[in-house]
Amino acid sequence: MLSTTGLPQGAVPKLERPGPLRDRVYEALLELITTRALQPGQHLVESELAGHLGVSRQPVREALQRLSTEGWVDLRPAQGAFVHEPTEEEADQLLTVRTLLEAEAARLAAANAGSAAIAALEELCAEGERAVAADDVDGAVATNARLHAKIMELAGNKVLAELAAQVDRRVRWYYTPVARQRGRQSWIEHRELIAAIADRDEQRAIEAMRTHTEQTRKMYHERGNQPR
Amino acid sequence: MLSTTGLPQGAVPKLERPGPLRDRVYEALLELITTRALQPGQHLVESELAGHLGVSRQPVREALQRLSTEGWVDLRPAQGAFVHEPTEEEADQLLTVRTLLEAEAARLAAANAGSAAIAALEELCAEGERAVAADDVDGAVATNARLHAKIMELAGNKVLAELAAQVDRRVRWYYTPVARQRGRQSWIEHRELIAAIADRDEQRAIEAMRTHTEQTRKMYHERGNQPR
DNA sequence: GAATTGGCTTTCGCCTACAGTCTACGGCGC
DNA sequence: GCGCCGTAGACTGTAGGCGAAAGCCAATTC
Repeated sequence: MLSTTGLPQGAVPKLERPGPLRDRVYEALLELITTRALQPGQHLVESELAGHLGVSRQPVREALQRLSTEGWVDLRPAQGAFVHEPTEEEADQLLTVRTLLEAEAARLAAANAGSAAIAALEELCAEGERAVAADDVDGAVATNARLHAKIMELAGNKVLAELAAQVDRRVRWYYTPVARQRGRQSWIEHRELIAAIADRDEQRAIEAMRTHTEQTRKMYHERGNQPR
Repeated sequence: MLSTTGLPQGAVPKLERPGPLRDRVYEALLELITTRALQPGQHLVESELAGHLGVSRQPVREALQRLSTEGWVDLRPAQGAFVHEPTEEEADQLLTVRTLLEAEAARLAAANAGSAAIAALEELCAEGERAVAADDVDGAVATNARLHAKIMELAGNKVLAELAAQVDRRVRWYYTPVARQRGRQSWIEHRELIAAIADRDEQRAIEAMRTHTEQTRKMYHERGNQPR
């Protein structure tokens, strides 16, 4: 259906609206936490954050609530919000869950993927390999995220995707030091994973994704890196 | 370390404090939603709820936020909160995820369980069977929840437990009509599951839990019950 | 007669203000 | 000198209020 105005459908910039303030506060705080600007264990005072961001306490409170349910901060009653302190045990458990979710996604992707989708995956993989070759660490990490997201999209399970997205971000937070060093090997494993999906081999896809994430866990423990 | 007061550690009633109001509002709303007192798609007006519960709008807002992140209500910007409307597709995906999480829990439980824990499981199972025999549907459902919770506890993965708890509650909401009719068969499957855990047979535990949850899915589709 | 536009009502989003509670520090007694 | 109590400060929890956006209905115009 065409609009009667004759305006092209997609070209209108949709009048970018600032969106709810609480969401922007949420994103800002999440950024501050993931970048370690707010350190684990730190006490987050509502009025401070509010003043610093130039808003009232209310949006800050709502953002903190949401961060709390997603495990980024701990909300002690009548005492306030504290940036969550990851323990070694928790990091391990989180990685276990991630392995589980991603493996299932890989299986579903292998079951559903069309040829166009596989081509897209291979393109992403090539892009990542190029980034690694050029020593573009940030680019490689970003492409990695996009690849995993694409696989999750192919799985076609929104509930799974939502859970995995949450888990993934926290895993990235815990393991950033490791992830940055793991570039090259990681993309070799990606190749195998994509090959399995292309062959519609569900079991092999599961195995590939498992070894891929398990590899990360091993790396983490070998380096003896304290997550705190 | 003993307390210097000489009081036994757990016996002190901890001076029951009402706890944050938002949490109680959250629980109240969750109760209203799960019991269908608030129907799917219904528009939840903050001031109405606040008046009805005898509190201000703020705690209601915070409770709605939390309900939103957990998928119980949809929060449309500048328009308010609406009770989430489950679609058939979503119910199916949710059940897939639940199967995944519970199966992993069963595997971990089989790997970790001590003899005392197994005895506890069998006691719960017996309790459930008694409830079924007495046609105590509510008791059977409650015991069912406790059994699954116990297995999750034995798995010893808190992250997994948290995710599973969320998914579980929503599954129960979608499938309550089915669950109430599935009592007897369900507890037969539980027996097999516990036997597998008792034998420390991880693979068999996974399979038992899978067929258990998959059975629920089949039941659901056979009855052609629209989740809406 | 149908589409549009203007105003009106409802409800949300955010801010400000007050009361309750926890923590920390200083004075007092032992 | 050491430990306890009291008080003050700070922060959170809750309430109420104002501005603004979205939706609805009716009047108007083509």
